[in-house]
Amino acid sequence: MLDLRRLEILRRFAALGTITATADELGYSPSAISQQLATLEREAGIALIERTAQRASLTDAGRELAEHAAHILAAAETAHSRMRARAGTISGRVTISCIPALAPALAPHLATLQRLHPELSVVAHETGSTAAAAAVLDRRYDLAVIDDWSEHRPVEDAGLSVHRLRREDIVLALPTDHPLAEQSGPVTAARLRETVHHQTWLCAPVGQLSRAAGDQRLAAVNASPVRRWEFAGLHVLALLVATGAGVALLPAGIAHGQAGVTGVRLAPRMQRTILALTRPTTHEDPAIAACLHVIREALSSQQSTANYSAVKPAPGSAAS
Amino acid sequence: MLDLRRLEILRRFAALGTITATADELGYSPSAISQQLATLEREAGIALIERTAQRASLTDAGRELAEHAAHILAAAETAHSRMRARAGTISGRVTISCIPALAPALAPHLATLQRLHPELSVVAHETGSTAAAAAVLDRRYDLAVIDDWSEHRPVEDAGLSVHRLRREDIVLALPTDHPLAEQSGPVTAARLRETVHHQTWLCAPVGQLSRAAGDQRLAAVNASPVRRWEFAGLHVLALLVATGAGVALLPAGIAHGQAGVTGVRLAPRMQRTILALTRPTTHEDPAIAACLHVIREALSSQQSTANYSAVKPAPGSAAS
DNA sequence: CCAGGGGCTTAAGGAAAACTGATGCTGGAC
DNA sequence: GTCCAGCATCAGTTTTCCTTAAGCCCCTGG
Repeated sequence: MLDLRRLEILRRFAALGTITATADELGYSPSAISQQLATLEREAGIALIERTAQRASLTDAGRELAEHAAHILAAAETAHSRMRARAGTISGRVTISCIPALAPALAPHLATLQRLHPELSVVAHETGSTAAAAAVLDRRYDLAVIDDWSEHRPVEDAGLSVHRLRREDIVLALPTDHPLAEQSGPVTAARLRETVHHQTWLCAPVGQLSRAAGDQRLAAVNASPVRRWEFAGLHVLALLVATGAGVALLPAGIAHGQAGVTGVRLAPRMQRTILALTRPTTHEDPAIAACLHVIREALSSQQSTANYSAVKPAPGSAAS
Repeated sequence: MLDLRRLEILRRFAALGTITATADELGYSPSAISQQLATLEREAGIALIERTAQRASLTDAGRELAEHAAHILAAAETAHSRMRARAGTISGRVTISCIPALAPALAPHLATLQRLHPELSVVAHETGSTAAAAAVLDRRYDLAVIDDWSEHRPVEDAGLSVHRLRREDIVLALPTDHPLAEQSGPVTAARLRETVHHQTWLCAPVGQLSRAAGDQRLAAVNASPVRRWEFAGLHVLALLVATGAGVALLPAGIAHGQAGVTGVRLAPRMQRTILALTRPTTHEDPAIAACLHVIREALSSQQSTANYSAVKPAPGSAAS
């Protein structure tokens, strides 16, 4: 009979490609992984791994078994979740991935949850949105909070449950004392093009979703920045705007939370969506449901500032 | 993580109802089963078993987990079969259930198969048709050869693969020297009714499929036996017919194989179907496929005598 | 050409898990 | 009241699993 633990090991190995990496990720020695995979091959009765002294790689049979393993493990996870749902206890370990920009907002609420349920252990990492979906599917995280800057509705990731948490306006972030911030009305295409020609354009590095969305908007209005600075981290960009280094497209909540920055709504409107991803198999797990609930609460408590769209806020209104 | 072995134990326990019986069937001590179930409860985080000192019974959660276990184990079995199919080796243990009447015909062929493949171990038991389906579903057998006496097509058993092996005529078995055996033409309703009134009616005990089918036929022609003897085993019935103890409805092959017995076709025709049952999840297992193939061959090599429908065979023709 | 290192396996020993047999408990049957 | 079936628990042994250590292979860099 095939063993679930070994199938899990096979899956990780299939994803990572080397025994050493698998061992690291699962917290075992490479020797243990090697032995377990060898045992699995004996159980399966067929070679699963091509063993060149250099690198171990999956055979066709191994690849197929890894796919079967996904189904088997999913069925087992469903059963386990159902049992946990019946028990109703919020306990165990929940691994969460969060985009860096939201981690500070979430951390205290998750800490509170953990304090309420001593049996619960929440492990949160910061990961970018692009890698998070695969990581959840791969069971490396139970829950991922990501953002989606695309205009259209977020695509349902194959095999993942998508929970919409909130939708945030993207604003043009300007220094508060900047003359453009004084003008009334939203930032039209012409105004954005003009701004880009006179100001340093601050944006995230290539590969970030916010960068792609910003580039797309600039291309749409036929604007190309004369000077462009790249920085990682939306909060850092907001800080740079405040110091007068330039202007940037930022989520309203972030622009607004930074003293010295004024966010001006765009026309046409631009938004990002904050999503949570879970595996459908863990839906019923009360621990994960509790985490998701807390995250939803945490994000909606910021709702008042998030969808901020006043053209000229009073300077102190962010604190309200 | 839930353990497959423990889930299997849970399933067996769910089917059998007592820890002792489960232990017997799986070849462990009751203590081991008790401990494994306790461990499973710890893993599941919820009570699965109601423990009265008297008898252990499943809780609702236990029942549900047992159902999930069926799915998980089926997925695992599918994967295992696929691996075995890839390996292509005919090996391992295959458990077969067979109705008693066919066991002699099958045994030598299965023995030959086993001789050809020393790694293969075939374990065959004799079981009635009614219990076999459940036993296959329950993974107590991998393959079951059963007969179906109902007039209509055999119903697809939920979750089982049905393989039609052959269809046999049912004949009225008479002593060869009996005056009725001399008459030409099939046994019509009137003739059957008359026969039943003058002869001792030999049939299987209540509960057997052949008994139900025979009773149904008698009811259809409005006949009720004046004297009825019940014996288990179709071959025994044939032998009794030969000794002049009475008449019986028997498969043509069995009636025909018994010296001193003449089988006369019925009108309307009456038939039984020989079927094999497997789990769909083990379809691709070459060992099981090989067994099924051998069984099919074994039964079709008797085909010439099976569908025997001559009204008055020459006495020696059965030996040809 | 040889040293170094990454990746994997094998061997040996110790830790953890699992099974057995014995013992004790409970509640119904005789 | 005694017996018995069924189950849990405990102690001890066997099996499984993991780690450390050593070795092999092949590539790379000096």
